Amino acid sequence: MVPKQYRQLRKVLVDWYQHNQRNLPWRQTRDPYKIWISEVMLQQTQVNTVIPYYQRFLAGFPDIHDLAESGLQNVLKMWEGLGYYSRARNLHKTANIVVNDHAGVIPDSLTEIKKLPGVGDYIAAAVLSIAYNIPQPVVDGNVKRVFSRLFCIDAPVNDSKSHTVFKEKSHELMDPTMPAAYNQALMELGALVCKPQNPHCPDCPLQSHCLAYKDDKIKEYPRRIKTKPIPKYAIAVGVVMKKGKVLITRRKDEGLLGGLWEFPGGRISPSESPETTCLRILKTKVNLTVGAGTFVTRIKHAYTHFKITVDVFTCRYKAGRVKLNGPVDFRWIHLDEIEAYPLHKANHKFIPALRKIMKSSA
DNA sequence: AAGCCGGGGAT
DNA sequence: ATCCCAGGCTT
Repeated sequence: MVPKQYRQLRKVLVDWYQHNQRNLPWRQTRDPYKIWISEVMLQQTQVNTVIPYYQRFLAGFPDIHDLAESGLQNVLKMWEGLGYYSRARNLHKTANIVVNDHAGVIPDSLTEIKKLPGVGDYIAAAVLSIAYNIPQPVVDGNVKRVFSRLFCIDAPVNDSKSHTVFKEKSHELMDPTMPAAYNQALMELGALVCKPQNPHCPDCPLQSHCLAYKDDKIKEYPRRIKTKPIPKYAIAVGVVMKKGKVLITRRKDEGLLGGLWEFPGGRISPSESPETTCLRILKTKVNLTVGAGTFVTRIKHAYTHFKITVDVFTCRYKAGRVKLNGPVDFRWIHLDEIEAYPLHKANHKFIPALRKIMKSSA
């Protein structure tokens, strides 16, 4: 370790940031609440996707008390389409904890902030450094990639076993004098210059410090381990129609897409037709007997660990009272009312086709 | 340590 | 159509 070199590296990096940083909404504030919201949204999610969500979320919940007092369904509605919905559930839980146990102020100690649901190593360090200017190093995907190239680190960036390697390096390099600017500079460099593909090495302020660049090994870093191929499933969804209304159900709060609303559906078994699946699912999940389905559309959707194709059918209600087996709530609604409910992306993808069909058959 | 949890963008 | 990106929680 050569502290003097590190001091020079930090200075060059922060200088670069001050001249090249993007003008992003969450950089107009040091309010810990707003910084926290932005960092949770930015987790696994790209800047351009986050910007409109950030604006709407803060317009709807201007401070942490507004968020705490809101119902979870309103929070999910605001989060709709952003994915990883446990982030929204944890945001709501944490807001209540902060209001009840911390007088509405997000804690400025590492041990306290990390106790909050949804706050791990990264969010803790990001909020402490950016909002409170406390020297806690952040280690996100950008930082791992930058370090990987800067020091030719052979530990794969996408292997959980590697985390300690990057964590240690981040502590060594941390700038104790201007943590907020330094951390953001490091991540901004990863986003704008030291990009995953085609890094702009000629524009890099750290070029003279970069071991991978020096040895012409930029293409070899970061190292990563292979991920396994993901399975594909076929899903059938049934839109039950009864007196001009349709049936939607709510998923349980835990697990995939927890708390969100959807039209009932399920996996198509081998040797089963989509139409048959549709009837079976409606019988077992909501206890309804329906007429043969009319095909509406097929959409495709990709999750983290599998891909699906969804065949959508409209079915005329015949008999039965809704009894839930799986879902935790249901509503009979006019299709026009659907916007009031938080739906996941796969359902949103077929709603335009559904509207068209229902309008023409009405 | 491994698996679960969305969605969007680049190619 | 295929690959890439990626932090926190649970088990």
